[in-house]
Amino acid sequence: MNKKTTIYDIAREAGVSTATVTRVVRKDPHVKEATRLKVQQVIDAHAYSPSISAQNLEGGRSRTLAIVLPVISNLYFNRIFDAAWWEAEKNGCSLRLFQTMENQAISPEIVSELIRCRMDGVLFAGSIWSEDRGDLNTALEKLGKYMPVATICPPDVSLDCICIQSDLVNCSRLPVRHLHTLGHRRIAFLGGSMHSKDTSRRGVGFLEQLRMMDLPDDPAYHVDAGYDMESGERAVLRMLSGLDRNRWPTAIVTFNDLVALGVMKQLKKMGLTLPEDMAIIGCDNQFFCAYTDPALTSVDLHPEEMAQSAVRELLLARESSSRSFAMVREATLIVRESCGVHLGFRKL
Amino acid sequence: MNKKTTIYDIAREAGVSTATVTRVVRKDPHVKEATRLKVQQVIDAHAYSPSISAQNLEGGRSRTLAIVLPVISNLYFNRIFDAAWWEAEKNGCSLRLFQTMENQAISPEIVSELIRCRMDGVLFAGSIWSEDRGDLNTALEKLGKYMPVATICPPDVSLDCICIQSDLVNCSRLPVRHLHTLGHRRIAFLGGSMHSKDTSRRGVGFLEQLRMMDLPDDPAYHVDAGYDMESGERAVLRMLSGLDRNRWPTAIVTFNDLVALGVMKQLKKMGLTLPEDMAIIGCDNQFFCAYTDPALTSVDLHPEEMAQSAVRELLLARESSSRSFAMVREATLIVRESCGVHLGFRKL
DNA sequence: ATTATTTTTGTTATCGGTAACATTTTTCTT
DNA sequence: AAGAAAAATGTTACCGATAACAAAAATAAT
Repeated sequence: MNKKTTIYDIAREAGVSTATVTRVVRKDPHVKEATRLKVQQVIDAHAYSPSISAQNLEGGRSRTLAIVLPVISNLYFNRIFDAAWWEAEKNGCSLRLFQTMENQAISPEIVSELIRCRMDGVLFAGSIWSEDRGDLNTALEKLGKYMPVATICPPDVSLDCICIQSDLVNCSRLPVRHLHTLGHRRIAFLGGSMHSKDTSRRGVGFLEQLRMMDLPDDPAYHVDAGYDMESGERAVLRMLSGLDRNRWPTAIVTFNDLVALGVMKQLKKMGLTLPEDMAIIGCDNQFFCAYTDPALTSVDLHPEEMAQSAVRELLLARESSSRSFAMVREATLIVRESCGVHLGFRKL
Repeated sequence: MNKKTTIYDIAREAGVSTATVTRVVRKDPHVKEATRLKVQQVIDAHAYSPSISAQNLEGGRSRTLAIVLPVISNLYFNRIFDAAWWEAEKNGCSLRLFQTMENQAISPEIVSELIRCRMDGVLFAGSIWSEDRGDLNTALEKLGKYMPVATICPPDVSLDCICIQSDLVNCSRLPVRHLHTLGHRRIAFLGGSMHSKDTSRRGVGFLEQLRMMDLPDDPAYHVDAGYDMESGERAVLRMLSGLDRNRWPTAIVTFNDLVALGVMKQLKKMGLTLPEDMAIIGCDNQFFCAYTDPALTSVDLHPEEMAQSAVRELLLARESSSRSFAMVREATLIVRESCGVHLGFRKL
């Protein structure tokens, strides 16, 4: 295993001082062309490039951003991470991942690791199902003393930080309005913990929207479902089997596209035809939405754009100390086939 | 923005030398209990923890592994990354991502960055559609001089490194055998570049398997498809529209599950009923396979396990300099509904 | 009580770069 | 050609932690 060549090796071999080597590396114009050439030659010969640790130590920064999220294997967070990564890359920064698992708060270990590493900033991408907002705020507050902090979160976090959120009002309103236009009146919502106080803003917004449109908000239409396909299957089964057929909803809005996947599977298993017997709207507009049968209408929250903005703002915040920034990204309804519009469906 | 407390601050405030602080932090037993307590108190008061850069500089290592892959948003690589991340984490290491895009070779920039960072090891997860094996090998060879290297790749790379690969023989054999057992004789393969020399080992293995079983390997059954859903749609349309109905294959094996998704959509659009009119087998056993309609039979290559082993071996290789390790992970066929077995289908 | 041991603590060079400042060399004026 | 100004290069302290070694303090042995 080779030992890495250092600036001293280069300086010695080129017969100059380390300062000159640094100048050449940094493309400092105050170097005679002859020296520059000689030094560059030695540099090339050894494929020398300065040690990151040494640079970081001396400079006091790491040119690295941290992103803290529950799990990268979750498609939503995967998209956020990916977008953040490229944006960081574009600005000469690297991005280091920290996963919290379901445990949404940022553990003290992560906090101290972030400080230890002299991160240039943290992007916290929490999820809508977060609970321990107290712990989270404490952690973010502490981090804020050392580096710029940005959050892509539901709108609970009232911290002095770069705060980016989805437009959950529209995220709830769009599907309900769409279904209402199509003549649906009995609309169910599956996912999240509907009746828990501080979770599932999306569900709450959904309920408000129902009331605003004078639609029935029968509690039987709001089932606590999880966030994945299996939960979707179970939830829809639980909901429908507790209801007389004539009281069944005619449309189901799900917490996300995965739940929708489960719901669709279960409905087909029960012998229903989609979208004839039930309209479905998911959320997140995942890549597979166009390939379900029927193709799934979904709400796009544009996580990529949010991540991009977050990273951009974090990098700006490094320079200027004024770092308050807030943004709400509008949601978009992507209409496909799962409500039957393409067939001209309209409930009476 | 707080300045980070250093070991000097702690030493001064506790009235000891920095060496003692280090001892306390490192839980060195050669410290009087009274001093230990006093120092610990100051440490806690300031939430002090040693700077990573300084530690890395002094120690000459980074406790960081690098993973180089095409794109993290690709589900296959996402799974590899995720598994590698947790395995690294479990061993007190962090994992830094490098994305190469379609450009499969490791750019010189990435190579030098890896050396600059004194990575403890690199895991290269290439894809089956890699081309520039020459460049790649050069890069890996160079890296090998500085750190342990592991690859999760098709079996081209003949380098002195930790070499982990999928069992592409079985990956091709399993679906063909399965279909053969079900009575299929005209089996098509969609995906990869079938007739290119150095790509798509999977397709090549597939062809060999067909011949071994005395099944027709009509060139019309092997269409160059891409690696995503759109390509799948187009490819199957191209293949079938060029063929008399009675020469249509009765089963299609695809390069991966995404292609399968596209194929299924296109077939339905053409009015076929699945799995009655066409059997389909995908590859990768992605999460959505159980939720397509019909549920997609697929081959699992167990990327997670490969990633885990790779990381484990990389970490071992840090210590012992003997670092040759090879492993081939068997593939597994996950039977679902897309070949109709659950309905007792059997071609005659 | 004195010396020998052991335990605890401090001193200092080092890791690899950077940049302020000092010094030397070159070029330009007059 | 002498002195001033500009350009090129070198010296050195510092970033924050670590560990080998030295030194001091505490304990044990005689």
